Amino acid sequence: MATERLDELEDAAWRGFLVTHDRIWREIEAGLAPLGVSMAEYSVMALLGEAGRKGMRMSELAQRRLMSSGGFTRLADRLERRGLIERRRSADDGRGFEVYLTKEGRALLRKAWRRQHEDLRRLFFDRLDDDHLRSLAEIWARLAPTDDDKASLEHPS
Amino acid sequence: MATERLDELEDAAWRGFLVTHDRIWREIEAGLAPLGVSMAEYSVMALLGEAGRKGMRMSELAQRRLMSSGGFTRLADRLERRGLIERRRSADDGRGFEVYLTKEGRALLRKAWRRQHEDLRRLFFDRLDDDHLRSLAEIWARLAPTDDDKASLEHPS
DNA sequence: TTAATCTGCTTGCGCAGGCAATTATTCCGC
DNA sequence: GCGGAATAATTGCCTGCGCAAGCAGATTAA
Repeated sequence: MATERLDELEDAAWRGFLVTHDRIWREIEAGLAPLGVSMAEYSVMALLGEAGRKGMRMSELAQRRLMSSGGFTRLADRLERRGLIERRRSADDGRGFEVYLTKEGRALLRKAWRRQHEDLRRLFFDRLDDDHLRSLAEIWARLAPTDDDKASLEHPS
Repeated sequence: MATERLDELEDAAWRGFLVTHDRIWREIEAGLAPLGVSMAEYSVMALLGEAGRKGMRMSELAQRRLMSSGGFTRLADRLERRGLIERRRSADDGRGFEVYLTKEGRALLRKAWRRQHEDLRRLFFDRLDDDHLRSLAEIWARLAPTDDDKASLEHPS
């Protein structure tokens, strides 16, 4: 039956997941704060950094960030107002935009990257060895949504 | 040097952590939504459920939830307006309140608990065996903040 | 006892992001 | 080609929460 109490091990695994995520997330955001970017903003810039010259579509960025398109529009507004990104009307689809990092954006991304990774080392990687990392990778893979899950989202029974 | 790129394993472990948390969190919130409670609200009610007759202080609930006191006041307002909790002026400290679940609150908590745990089984426990859970528990323990971390928060160098 | 300080909670304000409605463009069937 | 459905992005409105200021009530120092 699915409603029995969690046993001790389950509880430790689940609660730890929640509180550890919460804490590390906050610390990394706090580290980024002096640069004036949130995690959400940083990770958009990081995606754009990977995309390079090709840029990325607004809609794709929003999807990758798991944000609503409306919310993403405003996030992009903020970054654009600060001169960190640039929107260019897409040549082959007049409804859409391609988004690029500006020079300033790339410079800030590098700084934020450094800062983020110092914190990540300190909070995460320095405390785990490769076996732990392998366990985590395996666990995330197991927890990844299956096609069934996706199907049931689209056609709820 | 702390700024080198993440290797593949590190990347999988860290990125997986972020996306898995995000996804499972959203799914559980979606499961709770029909009952009209957010995760934050649910977990406050769960704390109150554990506290039982003794109730809990506003300030302690806020701390446990890692929320600002202002934010927590409003969360409590919402729950109180819906008749799920009750605030009683503390007898031995006239500034404070003790908070209790009402009958309705306990009833809703049971429903939410069931729902939450079904989802948790499906999304988390059914996909992991005890070895995985043990690995997770150990990893969370290693990542837990040390006294050093706390000290450096209070006396930043 | 009284003044100064501290603590627990609330309130005003601001921001980020979700949802639903809207606008502009593209795609599809004919 | 043309009209209707789909899609990209934006906007208005609302909610949840953090921060900082305010207000009791409690505690400490004189």
